[in-house]
Amino acid sequence: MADYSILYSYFEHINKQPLTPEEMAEIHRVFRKNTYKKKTMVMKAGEANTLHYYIEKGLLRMYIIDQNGKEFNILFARERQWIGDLGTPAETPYFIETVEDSIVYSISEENFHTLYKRYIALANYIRKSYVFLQKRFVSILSKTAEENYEELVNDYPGLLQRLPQYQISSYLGVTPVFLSKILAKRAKKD
Amino acid sequence: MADYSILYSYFEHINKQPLTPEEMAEIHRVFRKNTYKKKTMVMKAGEANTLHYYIEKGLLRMYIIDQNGKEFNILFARERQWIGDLGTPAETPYFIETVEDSIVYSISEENFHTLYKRYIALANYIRKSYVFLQKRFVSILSKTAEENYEELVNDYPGLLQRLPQYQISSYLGVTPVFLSKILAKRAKKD
DNA sequence: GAAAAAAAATAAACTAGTTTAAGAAAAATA
DNA sequence: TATTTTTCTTAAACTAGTTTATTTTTTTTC
Repeated sequence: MADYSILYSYFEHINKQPLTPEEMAEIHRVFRKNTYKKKTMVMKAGEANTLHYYIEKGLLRMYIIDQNGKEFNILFARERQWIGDLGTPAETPYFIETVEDSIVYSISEENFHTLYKRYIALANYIRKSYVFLQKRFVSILSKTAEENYEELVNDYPGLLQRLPQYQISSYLGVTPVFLSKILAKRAKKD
Repeated sequence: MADYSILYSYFEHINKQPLTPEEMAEIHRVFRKNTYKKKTMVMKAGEANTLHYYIEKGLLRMYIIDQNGKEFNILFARERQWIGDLGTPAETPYFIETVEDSIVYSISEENFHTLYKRYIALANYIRKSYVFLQKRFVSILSKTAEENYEELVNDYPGLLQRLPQYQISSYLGVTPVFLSKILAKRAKKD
């Protein structure tokens, strides 16, 4: 039987106390554990009733494809983070794909909603996500791509090393060519 | 005594049933009603423990001033909408100012948190805000200013009429000069 | 470990959006 | 209603970032 201990420990963490056997059983029942190879599509634009994903291991990205076929990374999520379209159950415009081989737990919106009535701290994940997105939004709106790249390097040096450059440029909202230019300029300085 | 009926009707709406007298009393106790003249600053960057605001009448904007002193509008909120920094109680980087004469109810984070344990639907305001911001983020990231302006016109024609043009340009993340150019181009087409 | 495929770098011509400045129009105030 | 202040427009020179194309480097696969 699959090992759910990472998931239990997350709930114990947000719950701030050990789980009862019944709570464990419920969690085991409402989440499904899956393993995906690198570059596997986990969620697809156009789907409704999409799932929420909690990551045990690996790295995933959520992205959108615009009217010109260009991809924009909305979010990266790694170990012990959530990823999913909070707009569910409405039809999602986003894709989610693994960047590395990954192990994730998935849960339906219905069950997720039930859980966050019980674990109010879970509602905090949404709030934290909002604050994070708002900060990023302001950065994209008000700063140059070069400044945004510096911010990434400072805040998430470990994450950058796990991503190909063109995925980073897509997260910054610039072309790979332009990011390459920024890096060349940076390299000269040192 | 101040009239809180608009606020009560909001809670009845999210609660999906009439409020008890006790609930009304609690709401009356935790919210404070205020009237502000146009262009009054309601929240200031640098403050901690900022409040959440529910608007009965008028129009407010939340904005940030970047390192070059330039303003960027993050959010407009009007009748029957919330505005505030969800990052509270941390020190806020944002300002909130009235765009029109306004009547607002304010509530502390502590009381707000208590309420959203009771009215789970209130947590939904945060979630909806997230979905809204994500959509806007994608637009700013992937579309031209002209396309973003068209989107605004389609989605919020009434709101635009209540805002000076330079406030709209700041919301779109472009200079007033550039928005004026877009409008001139648009006017020619018709 | 050679071959193929994917990712990154470089260059040149281009475009969306900025900056500065000056004048025109609209709104607020005396 | 005249005056002052605020907002909007227009224009010209500029810059951040794009596009397309070619080459080099790195990674994957057989």
